[in-house]
Amino acid sequence: MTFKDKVIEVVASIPYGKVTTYGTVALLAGIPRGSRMVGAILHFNAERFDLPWHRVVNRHGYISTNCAEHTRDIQKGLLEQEGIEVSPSFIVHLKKYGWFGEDEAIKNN
DNA sequence: GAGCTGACAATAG
DNA sequence: GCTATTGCCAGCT
Repeated sequence: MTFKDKVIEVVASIPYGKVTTYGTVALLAGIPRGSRMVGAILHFNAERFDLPWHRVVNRHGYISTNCAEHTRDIQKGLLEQEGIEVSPSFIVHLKKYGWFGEDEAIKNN
């Protein structure tokens, strides 16, 4: 079980209509400061494992994505389809939609 | 096989 | 409170 696999499980455990941060995913994956890799792992494994990468934003609730294949516009659209309100500035209200692993993600031991 | 890069976050000043 | 530096490790060259 590598950090990559944990990240995949955590991201896959994000409830519908909720969003989380890279720091939270990294923390649940066992690396409190491995937030950088979360994005990288998602970038390479999101489509491969069919992960809801769009539910992951930075700690400001802002869509950090700058990839040509995964633009903020795409993520914003996906979030809106989840029923999540996204500000015109691509900001998500973590106060309302923020998820910090209150459920299965803690089953990591 | 070794080094560099990378969807960020936390700590220190 | 804000700016600057360090840290994490998988994936790519």
